[in-house]
Amino acid sequence: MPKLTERQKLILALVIRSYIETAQPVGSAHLVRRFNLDFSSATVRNEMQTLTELGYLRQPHTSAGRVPTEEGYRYFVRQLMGQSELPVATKHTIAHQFYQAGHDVDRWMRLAASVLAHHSQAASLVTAPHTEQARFKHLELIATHGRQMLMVMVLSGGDVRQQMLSLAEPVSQEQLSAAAAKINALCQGLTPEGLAGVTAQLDVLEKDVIKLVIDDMRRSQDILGGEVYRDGLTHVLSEPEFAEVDVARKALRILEERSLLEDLLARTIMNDAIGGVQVLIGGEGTWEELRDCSMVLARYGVPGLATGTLGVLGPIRMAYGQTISTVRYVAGLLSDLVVDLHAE
Amino acid sequence: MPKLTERQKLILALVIRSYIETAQPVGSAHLVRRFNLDFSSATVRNEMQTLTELGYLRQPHTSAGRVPTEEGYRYFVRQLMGQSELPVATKHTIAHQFYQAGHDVDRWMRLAASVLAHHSQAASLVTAPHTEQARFKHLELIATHGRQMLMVMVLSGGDVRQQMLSLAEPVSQEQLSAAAAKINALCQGLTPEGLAGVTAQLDVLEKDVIKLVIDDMRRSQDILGGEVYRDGLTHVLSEPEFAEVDVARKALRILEERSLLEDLLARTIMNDAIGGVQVLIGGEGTWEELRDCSMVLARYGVPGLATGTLGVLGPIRMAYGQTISTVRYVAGLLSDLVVDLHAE
DNA sequence: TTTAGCACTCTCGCCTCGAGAGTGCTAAAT
DNA sequence: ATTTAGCACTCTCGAGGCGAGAGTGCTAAA
Repeated sequence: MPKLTERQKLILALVIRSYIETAQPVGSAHLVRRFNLDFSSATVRNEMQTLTELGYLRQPHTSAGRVPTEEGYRYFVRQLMGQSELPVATKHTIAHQFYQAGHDVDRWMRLAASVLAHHSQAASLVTAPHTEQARFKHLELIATHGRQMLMVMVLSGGDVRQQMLSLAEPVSQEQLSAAAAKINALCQGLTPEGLAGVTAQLDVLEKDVIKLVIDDMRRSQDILGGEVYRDGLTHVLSEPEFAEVDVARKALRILEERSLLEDLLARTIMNDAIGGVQVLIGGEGTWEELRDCSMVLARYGVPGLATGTLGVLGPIRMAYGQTISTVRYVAGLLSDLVVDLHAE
Repeated sequence: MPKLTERQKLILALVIRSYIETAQPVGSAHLVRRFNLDFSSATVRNEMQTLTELGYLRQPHTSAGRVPTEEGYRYFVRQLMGQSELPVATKHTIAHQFYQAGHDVDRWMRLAASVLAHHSQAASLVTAPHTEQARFKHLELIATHGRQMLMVMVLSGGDVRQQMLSLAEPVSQEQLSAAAAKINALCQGLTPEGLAGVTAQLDVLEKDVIKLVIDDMRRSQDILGGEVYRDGLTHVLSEPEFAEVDVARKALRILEERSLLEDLLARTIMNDAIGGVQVLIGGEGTWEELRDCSMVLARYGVPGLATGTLGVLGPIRMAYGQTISTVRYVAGLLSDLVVDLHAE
């Protein structure tokens, strides 16, 4: 990796900035005019030539301006961009919206998707926090009709799960309540593994229930078991790079197909630390699906307790600074939410 | 509304069938060849001319084939198409998938969206059943930490709602349980209005809780308060009529923006009977947003108990027969689910 | 090392033109 | 009175040609 001179860095950064704004290849003369550079277009041309040889720029055709390559964007994001922060006023506005939503996870998720989409002018996605180490907190059994009953279960973090089921024979509400009370007393704070250990002390009905509880807790630990929130899908269609419908379709498929998404998230962000923001530029060679787009991803939450993922999908020509800081900030807010929900 | 001769009906139907298949304007000669008609292309031309004058067909330009107008599609759907049914085998496959999902509403909704999208090759949307006359069933109060507590509430139909809240001062789990028990005993089966009447007999804590319960029940009655499930968004991008990105964007906006959707559903399907399928072709003059698309909508559920909406969004050139029967069948299945959930 | 000058290249929009498809009319046939 | 063959006419669509404009890369001077 050869070192760039300061002037080369400057020019690369300016080309990228200009291209992100206009989506047009940028020419040497245009650059000096636009940014009042104190060296001439000929100099810029020379520098551009070496930047092209280094693989950071390319020309769509012989006599057009230069366009950043993916490698160019990566260099920009890693070395040139610096850490930008959202303006304080913006942060306040966002935080205010969130805190108005109380402790309603669903509203937070929707809001997060909406804020991300709006501030990055791209498509966003947010996964609900999924409990990594679910702990049993409370169980309720409610008779509804004949042998039908409703099981409602509260896990650590306020995760509520419900299930309807038919029993072998009718059971009164009193019996159900007693069973629930016994289980509640016995199982406080246990993990699924722990729960499996207490079944010995229970009778048939209670054993059946516990089995369901364990199943359900296990299910709550699936990465994408919970809901996936999306927003701003129409934004990506506004970008000129998605004027080709097939390109747009490929991009939307990433967000729509759970299996793709799952694979993607599993292989990138899941083995990453909380707090970091990961930037995927143009598929990085491995992801055919997002050859023409970039993603900015982050995890939020508390490792070992509950975590989730959020991110943005847009064209490679993306305002990375703005997007990265938005993603980072929202991830922080969602982490706060997780902490609050698990406070104990 | 002038009466069409049988031959005119035949030709209109064939033009539409052909156009739905190929998306190409259909010419007179092409039509006789394709369907082995026993009259000549000149005759077809004459009939097409009168169909054009009647407003059922039009020509994109002087010397192209004919294309159905929206009026033409409407006539086709109302008069010519007949009631088509899904093949029994298909029905079985679909039903089987659903019954494997147990009583899990979330899974049913996802499945419904997926089935609709798949069988109509278009975008689908399904709203979760929303309780029309919510009745109180069960309440649970769980202390979590300090003055924080979690309220879990079960409504008729197995609708579970949860909320986290901070109390003015710490309250023990015993006190909370007692309060919940009292409310449960007192409020069984009441509507929000009924609940407002019993507050006199309660102390401060219980009154506060009841107030939240009423709020939450009211919220559960919002038309679009629940989740909206979508699928097959990429399908619409495959259709040639959405090759123009702006057209595609307008279509996707309908599905993405809650406010648009809410307005749309409120003004069309909500005052319609269960079991009927409503077909909106090309905006019908009122809906600018869906000038270029059609929707097939239906309500499902039990009026007075819980209902929801489901439907499909696709190009005007849509296989209405297939789509309508799919929508009707899935609506029936979802209605069965609602009945099951409310069985009592 | 930087810059002015200049020839060269390539795209893009615009035009033209011919092929092809499909129509509408007229006159003959049934 | 319908239906049909025949034919002139219209319009789109794609291919090819052409000129303007933008931007480059090189060379030679500063």
